Amino acid sequence: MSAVFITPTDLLSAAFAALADPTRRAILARLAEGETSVGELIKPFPISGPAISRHLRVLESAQLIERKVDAQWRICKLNAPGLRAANDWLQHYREFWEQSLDRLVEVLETAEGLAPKGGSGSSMRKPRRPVPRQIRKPGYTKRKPQ
Amino acid sequence: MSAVFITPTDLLSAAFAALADPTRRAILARLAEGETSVGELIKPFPISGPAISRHLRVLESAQLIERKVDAQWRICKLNAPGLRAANDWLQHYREFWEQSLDRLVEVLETAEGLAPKGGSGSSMRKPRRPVPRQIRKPGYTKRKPQ
DNA sequence: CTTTTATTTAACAAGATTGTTAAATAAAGA
DNA sequence: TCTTTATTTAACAATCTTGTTAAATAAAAG
Repeated sequence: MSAVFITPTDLLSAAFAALADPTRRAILARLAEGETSVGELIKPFPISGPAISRHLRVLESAQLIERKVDAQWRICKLNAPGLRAANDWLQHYREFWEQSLDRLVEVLETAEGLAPKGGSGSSMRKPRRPVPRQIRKPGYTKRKPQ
Repeated sequence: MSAVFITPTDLLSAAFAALADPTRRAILARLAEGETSVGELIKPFPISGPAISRHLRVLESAQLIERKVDAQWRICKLNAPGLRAANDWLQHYREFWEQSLDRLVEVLETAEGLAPKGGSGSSMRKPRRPVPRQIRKPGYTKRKPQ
């Protein structure tokens, strides 16, 4: 069986997705203080063991943490690649939020492509089959006039 | 009715979640070249208008873009706060992925808390009610020996 | 006023995410 | 060997995400 390789773009998606959860961010903050066991990591949280176990798996797939075995303990520690991928992507925009748009266009020309219609799109979600529609009952208004 | 304020932590979660989608990252890359209409933004993508419309709403809630009205066009432009929030959070870990753990612990003491069991937990997902379980049919093995 | 152009909302549906409890696995200890 | 400790996997279920099509809204153009 061949190893599963995550493309840079997918790593990026996985990293950002992993970072989108406050519990996982808190786990990373804890791990930044030093490696520790799952049992130690779970202590601050009001969730079950299996829930933490899955959070750790998400962090591991995003290459944000690594795990090693020590007797019956699984020791978790930070692993840079995921964090680094996320940060590197954001760095392209740094000049923007720092109010200077000077070199940004130039920088972007070397950044992630625009995922064109015919592109390889390896990281794009695959299309979905169409479904038949029901008519909507008329007489609703949500959109407010300009 | 009071305005809806997004807490810093929720903005962070929203920003990372928004960035986790490659289509949305591509939209941001396009917008970094300059503000433009929805119709222009959709061109590179093989998805429907409503789909883009929702991506834009996600980006807007995460404060990654702003929208203004120009006749029948909605013009989108980058908006720093979301990107900045995401980047600022990651910066706390910068020293880690740069191989030096020196000041990291110190930095973390002022960073996002560990979401303790009794904490306010405003950004934590609310607990779920327990459900009755079915017995599992015995005789499976997935976990490999150490 | 009717038609065209631009974009959003409504109504689904498929799939992903995340949490729970019960049970299984693995190693250590009595 | 039997029991305890640590952690994961299996089996659900609720909710979130994202995409589709049909229809509605808004402004401009004929």
